[in-house]
Amino acid sequence: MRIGEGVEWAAHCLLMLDWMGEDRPVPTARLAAGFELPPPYLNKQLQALVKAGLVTSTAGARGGFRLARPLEKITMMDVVAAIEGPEEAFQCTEIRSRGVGADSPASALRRPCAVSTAMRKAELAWRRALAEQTLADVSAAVKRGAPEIEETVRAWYARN
Amino acid sequence: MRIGEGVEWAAHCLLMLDWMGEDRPVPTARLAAGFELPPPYLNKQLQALVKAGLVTSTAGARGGFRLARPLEKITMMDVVAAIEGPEEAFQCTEIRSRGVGADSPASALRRPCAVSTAMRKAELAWRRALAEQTLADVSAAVKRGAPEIEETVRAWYARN
DNA sequence: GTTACTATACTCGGATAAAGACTGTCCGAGTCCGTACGG
DNA sequence: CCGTACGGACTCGGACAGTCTTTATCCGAGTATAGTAAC
Repeated sequence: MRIGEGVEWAAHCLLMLDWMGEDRPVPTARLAAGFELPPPYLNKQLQALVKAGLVTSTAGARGGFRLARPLEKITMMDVVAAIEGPEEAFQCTEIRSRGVGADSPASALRRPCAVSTAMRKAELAWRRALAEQTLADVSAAVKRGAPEIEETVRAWYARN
Repeated sequence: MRIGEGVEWAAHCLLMLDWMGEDRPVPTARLAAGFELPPPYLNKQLQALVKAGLVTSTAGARGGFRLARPLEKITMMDVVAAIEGPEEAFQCTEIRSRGVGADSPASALRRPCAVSTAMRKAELAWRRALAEQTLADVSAAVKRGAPEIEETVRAWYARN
């Protein structure tokens, strides 16, 4: 049970796109430089964000990526779902119906698996907690500790 | 982000151990037969439960596994932690400190990463939901839909 | 009849391969910009 | 001077390897048991 690092990359990149405040689309190489990440692989993650509709891509010269909507309308759940996929982390394989379970009445097997239900309940709490936090909240938390973050970002990108 | 099927196996096996109600330890092969699972691999998972202190193992003839404590005192969190390990699912790699972050004041980097904090908050909700559910609760939920489960299990194992 | 010993068979435990997923990389299709040319 | 067509370069998008975790399997060390023999 491990969450891929792509989630971390995506969240930071989305914040960065907002802080940069550029009118032009930002190409992969530029974003990757900001975190010293391998550009081709970051591009792969950004494609997932495009498919999920979190960013829009522009092809051709002066192309790149742009936020599809303001940070207030992007939740952490959106980011995780975009990178990790929409399927549940716990997947019930119905082992209860094999072996001993073959002797159980069909009515019992028709009810959902209690173990699966318990796991899903916890996963729902996780998803809810993620959905309650927008990237705007995260951005605000960063600015609370480092109010000059936007200025720092823009100054860095002006030089690089 | 996928939870290994070992968690499902472990939860069902712990319930089964309780329902069987045998005085003698139950060997791997017997448990595996009840779910039609590969015995050697199930044994591996059971070893993890031993290390976590959820079951006790007895070597030698007539050996096997036994519940270390009643279901009331085993939470779903215990099961997940025993199989998947105690480390957090989301691990912050601090990419914020690379590239642009190198220009940030040290005081800003001393504060915890806001993205990491958001992810941890959700994961905490997940762990809390798991810890609130004991295996006794799960067992009760099963018996609500199939009150005869213990009898069915014992009858099956008497024949096999 | 009781007790101690020995051999046996059974069990767990960790070390050993195979498969799948994640991480990382590359090159081609498509698009936009800048330029040159013609009107 | 303005509009248009063309060349070029840049960007995204998907197809292609490497590495690590997870899944699956096996065999050896250790132990309780059952039988045996001695007392």
